Amino acid sequence: MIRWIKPHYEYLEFASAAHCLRSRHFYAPLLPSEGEFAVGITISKKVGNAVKRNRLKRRIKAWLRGHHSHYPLGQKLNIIARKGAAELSWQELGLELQALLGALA
RNA sequence: GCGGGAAGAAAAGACGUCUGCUGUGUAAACAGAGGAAAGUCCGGACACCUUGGGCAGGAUACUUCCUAACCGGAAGCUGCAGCAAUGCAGAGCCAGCUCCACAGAAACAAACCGCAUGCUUGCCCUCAUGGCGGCGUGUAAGGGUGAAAUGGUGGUGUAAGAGACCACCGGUGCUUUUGGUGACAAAGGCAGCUAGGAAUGCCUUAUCCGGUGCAAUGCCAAAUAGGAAAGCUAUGGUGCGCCCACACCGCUUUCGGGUAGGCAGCUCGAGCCAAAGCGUGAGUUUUGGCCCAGAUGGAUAGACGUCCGUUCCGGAGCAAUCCGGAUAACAGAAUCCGGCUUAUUGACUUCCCGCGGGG
RNA sequence: UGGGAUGUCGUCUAAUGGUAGGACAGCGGACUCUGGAUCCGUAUGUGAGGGUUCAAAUCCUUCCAUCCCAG
Repeated sequence: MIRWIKPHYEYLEFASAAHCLRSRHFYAPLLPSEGEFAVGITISKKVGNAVKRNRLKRRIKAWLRGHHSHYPLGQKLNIIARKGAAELSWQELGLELQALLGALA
């Protein structure tokens, strides 16, 4: 199962992350974490207004729910959206996330 | 037909498969974003803080209503714009102060050039009642600046002039009658000729306003070091901006340490729907029915389909109809209400005005 | 969510309602063998709309953008 990262101090740990996954519209700092696959989502105001940010977050959550079994435990990452990510369609989003997380598999 | 103006409504629905979320409930099940949820521009409810008084400060501004209240709304009044429908604006510069750059004589107090006149022991000419100059007086017609110059036209009058006087017009103040709850309107009477602009300048008048905001506030649990340094300390500090009275005795800043949870507030409310009554209207009264998000790194969804219905576009057809496509924009509750403002798709509906044409 | 502040040349700043000024940077020229320094000249601005006023960067109002504070 995926554990969604919620508290603020846990997000601050990503500032010291050594590895970082990158793609065109996303980047994701990576930390080791025992026995779990934890994901946080960060979308700044530069990406779009509240409706666009909310929909992007729900789509990322839905995609991960369908694909998280492909990735091993022991990871903790924070998916950060960049400008233009809100304009992606569902298919484009899926392809890009697959490329982003391909290094984990 | 063209052009213009005003008002209104709506913000699609059902079903299926897979994967998921929140609340209520033992469970089955049921419910689950907007007209603007937005901007945070006003007004409240609610909660806490506050010893009393005064000052300061803030807001509003034609009238009458509506409303819990309002920088809100309704109906009117006046002025301005428009051929009209209609739209926009609204206390007071005769309480006082201030400002009006440049230009101009002068920006509200007067007189630079003028115009007229008196005196002259100055000068010229001297026949002089003349001319030039000087010192006064009267005047505001004329000048020419400026965004703005102190009623307009015509006459009487005068040394020259002037509302000094007269007629008409315009405007001001006071007042009478009538109509209206009122702003005001209509018709008179009297007075006196001037009153410039700016209160979204200070201000005046009237009315209203204590402060902080659900991260308010209360409770439970957990944790811990009431620690250290600096500054001010009774002529001090705290008690909301200031002052006085009064009360209390520490106060402020920085560093360091701990917590990173839960419950209540928290969704039944100036609530929504319908009918009837009252009112021109905003609204309001009565009766009946209904319960309609409550998250807390923040749910209310993601993907793929089907159906009918609506509307639009394109094509075919005499027509019924059929085929294909589209169904979007602005935008996401965070204590809750009432407004205002702003954003917005594709089509609508109703009414009004002007012009032109036809019957 | 609540509270608050600020918008002036490319940058940093001035300006009682009355011609938007200065510095640095830029461009052109002079000086130099060349560059720098220096001198001369030049272009460039009041966040947007509406209102008050003869006149608005300034006053009023509605938006827009940016920033700060509160767990």
